[in-house]
Amino acid sequence: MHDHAGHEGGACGADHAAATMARAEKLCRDRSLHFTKLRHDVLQAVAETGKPMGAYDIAERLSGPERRVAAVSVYRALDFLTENGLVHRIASRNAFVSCAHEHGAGEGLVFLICRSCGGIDETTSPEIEAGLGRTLERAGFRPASRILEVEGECGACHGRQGDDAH
Amino acid sequence: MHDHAGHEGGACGADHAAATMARAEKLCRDRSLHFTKLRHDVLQAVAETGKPMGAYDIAERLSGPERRVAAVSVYRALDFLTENGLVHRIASRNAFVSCAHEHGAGEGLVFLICRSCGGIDETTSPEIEAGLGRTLERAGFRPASRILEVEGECGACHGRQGDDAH
DNA sequence: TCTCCGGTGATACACTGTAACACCGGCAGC
DNA sequence: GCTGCCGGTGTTACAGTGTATCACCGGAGA
Repeated sequence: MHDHAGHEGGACGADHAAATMARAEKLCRDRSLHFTKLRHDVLQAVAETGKPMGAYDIAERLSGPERRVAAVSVYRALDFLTENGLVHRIASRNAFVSCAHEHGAGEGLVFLICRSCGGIDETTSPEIEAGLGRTLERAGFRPASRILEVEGECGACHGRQGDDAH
Repeated sequence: MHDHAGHEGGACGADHAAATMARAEKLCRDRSLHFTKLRHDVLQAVAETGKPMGAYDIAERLSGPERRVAAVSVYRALDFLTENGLVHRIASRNAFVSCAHEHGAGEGLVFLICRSCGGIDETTSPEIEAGLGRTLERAGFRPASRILEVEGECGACHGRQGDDAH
């Protein structure tokens, strides 16, 4: 269902970043979109980090002695990237994560946010989709978009430290 | 499944507010919590409005020539109210809505946010719960909390104005 | 009475996000 | 080539969101 690297915190980050950048370049070429330097850099920063980043985190990371990137520019780049499905916004964190795979427009995405490592995994579930569809129909509600974010502990983290966490 | 007043925008607001306040008073009595004037007023403001309110909206509404309520006080009251399930936070809006009914702790809540009237309905669905449970288990993820918010058009709105909305 | 403690008031500050305007560079069309 | 348009970026300003910190107050209990 989801074929990317899972919780990114670790060494898989480079692969994920490479895959993300490759997909972005292809996607922009196919749609004749401008994959400018700023948009490239913003996406790369998020992809390399692998964890949710705030716009100001990104701005700070891209800024240096010779270049200053203002948060407002980052927001514009993020708008572009989210519109094209290259990054996702995590509403519960006011943060953004990169995305290496394709999904059909509103096709039900589930974000799994790990409290321990701060990593985010992303998955889909036809079961949830179906259940949600029926629930909305019962309520007479016509959906346009949705967010589903789960916070907890990822498999790697509770496998690693077991029950001594508390 | 959900027995309260549905999308609140209209005349049902008063009922909803009354029910909410009654539940809050009982709950605080039962748990020996301090249902102070500020907490009462904040809850009442949210319940009467029936739409999602930002903390600053609430502060403004409670403030007048003789009383000034700072946003920071509102946040503290909101913390108290959310911890006790009297209001819910809508992550996608950075806003809060009141809640007139009981739910078991993390028992799957779904928020239906109407783009037209701005009202919020709240429902639950065992189907979604079950599907989500299986999905999380497959992913090896141990959930602690979750949010599920759907934005779209409520039954009343698309019933009323049909297709001439665009 | 004194102390402790939770709730509140108040100030300050950091973070998040948008509006408005100027500039710049590429790309028609002439 | 020149001109005008237009999208992307830089910059400033500002509104909204949320937290940290300290002071004060009033009730409960020693």
